[in-house]
Amino acid sequence: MQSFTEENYLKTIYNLASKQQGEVSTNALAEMTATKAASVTDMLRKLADKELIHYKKYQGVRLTEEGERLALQIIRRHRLWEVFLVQKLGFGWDEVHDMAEELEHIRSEELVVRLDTFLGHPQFDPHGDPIPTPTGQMPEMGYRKLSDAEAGEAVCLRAVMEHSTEFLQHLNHSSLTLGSIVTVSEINAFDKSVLVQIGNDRTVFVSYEVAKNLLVS
Amino acid sequence: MQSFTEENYLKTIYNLASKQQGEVSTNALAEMTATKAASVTDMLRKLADKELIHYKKYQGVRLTEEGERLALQIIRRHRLWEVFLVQKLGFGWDEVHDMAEELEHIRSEELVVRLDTFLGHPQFDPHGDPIPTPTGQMPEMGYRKLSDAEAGEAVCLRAVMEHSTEFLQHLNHSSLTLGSIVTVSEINAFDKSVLVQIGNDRTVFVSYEVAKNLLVS
DNA sequence: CTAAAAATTTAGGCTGGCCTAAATTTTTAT
DNA sequence: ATAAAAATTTAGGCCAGCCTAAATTTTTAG
Ligand SMILES: [Mn+2]
Ligand SMILES: [Mn+2]
Ligand SMILES: [Mn+2]
Ligand SMILES: [Mn+2]
Repeated sequence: MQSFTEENYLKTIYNLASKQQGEVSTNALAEMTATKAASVTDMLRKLADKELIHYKKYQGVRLTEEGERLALQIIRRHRLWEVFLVQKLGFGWDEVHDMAEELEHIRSEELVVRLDTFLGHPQFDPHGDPIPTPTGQMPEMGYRKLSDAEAGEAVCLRAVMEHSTEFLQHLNHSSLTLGSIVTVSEINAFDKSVLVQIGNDRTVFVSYEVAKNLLVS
Repeated sequence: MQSFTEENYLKTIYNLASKQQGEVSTNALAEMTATKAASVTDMLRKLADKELIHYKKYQGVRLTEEGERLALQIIRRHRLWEVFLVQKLGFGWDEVHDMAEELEHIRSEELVVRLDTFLGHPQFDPHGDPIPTPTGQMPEMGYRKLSDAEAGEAVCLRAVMEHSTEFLQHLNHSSLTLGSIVTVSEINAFDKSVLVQIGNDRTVFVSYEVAKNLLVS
């Protein structure tokens, strides 16, 4: 049985590892968990003792199979709860992260099974992230960044890579909604910002910073 | 902001206080929280420092207004989550206590408001316990125990005073369902057990131990 | 190849929540 | 009224998870 803290570390290691290759560093973990490197080292020793990570001093860290299984389980719960909060309780996608951060730790297998059924076995969370399967597979989506699209292309907005309230509210404001199809009408050669056409009349300005954090297919 | 542990103590103090009069004792708290008296004393000092309880050494403990407000807030959350688990996820009333014990600590006012709306502003939890109002009033029900009913009376089963899985499953087994109307057909003079008629044909034996824990009106 | 910089770990310490054993206060029984 | 019993508190200590400061290892730059 893991504590909240251990579960959060596993999830964070998973997320950092999936954004790079090779080992995850102590400092990166310290930044993500808003703690100090010394505290991370303490925790890494504990997780290594429990064989949830591979850890050699000074060499960074990698999840074991069991560690990855657990991490995916937490991520599954997190995303299912986010779907619940948005679809059933009517929260905005910019409001649900912190609640899901707590709900993901509720200890009951059966609860997750029933929640999943209640929600109709959703494939994606409100941010477009795929929900890991009950058996612990993370679906690979193969999306591209909007910033990599070319002028003239029509793409579908699929997911966000940044989950901050500010970013999500900015998207709300710009009518950039997941699932909608947009056409790249112009790419500014100087600042790489993008003009996209939504529907027939509406044209929206998307800065490079924003376009880099929007996944499309 | 209170920790899980502090919230659990407040709730426990409230529950014990409502089953008696006067101050709640250290030993009673130790038993309910499955800790030792010395640990309770530690926590009482902390809660007293936060002015959530009135506490004089050796004299037992009583909630302050603020402490009671908080306790009722936790109880409200607990009972709303139990309704969710039973009505929406289809859990049995004997399965939900431990999950609600964790869910009650999720920190979000808005979550409780929306959950309440989603559930249709329920008045009672699956065990027949009234749900405190958003403003912190605990509805007074004025039920009697089935063991206090007299032969010939027809009463409605309203709530249980005991929440153990064993007790609730025993009621399931005996077809003693909240909301149903039963007629007391016979009270055994020797062991105070009760025979009740459910509907037209079915007669059920109810031991005194069970009848004492069934509330009726 | 070496010295400085950066990253990481170790040492030692703190708080919350728990424990046992011992001391103290209150209650109960004679 | 007093002594024994029961209840409670105090003393001292443990573990999880965090911290700062100091030591160590690895990386980078000249
Ligand atoms: Mn979390
Ligand atoms: Mn999400
Ligand atoms: Mn609880
Ligand atoms: Mn209940």
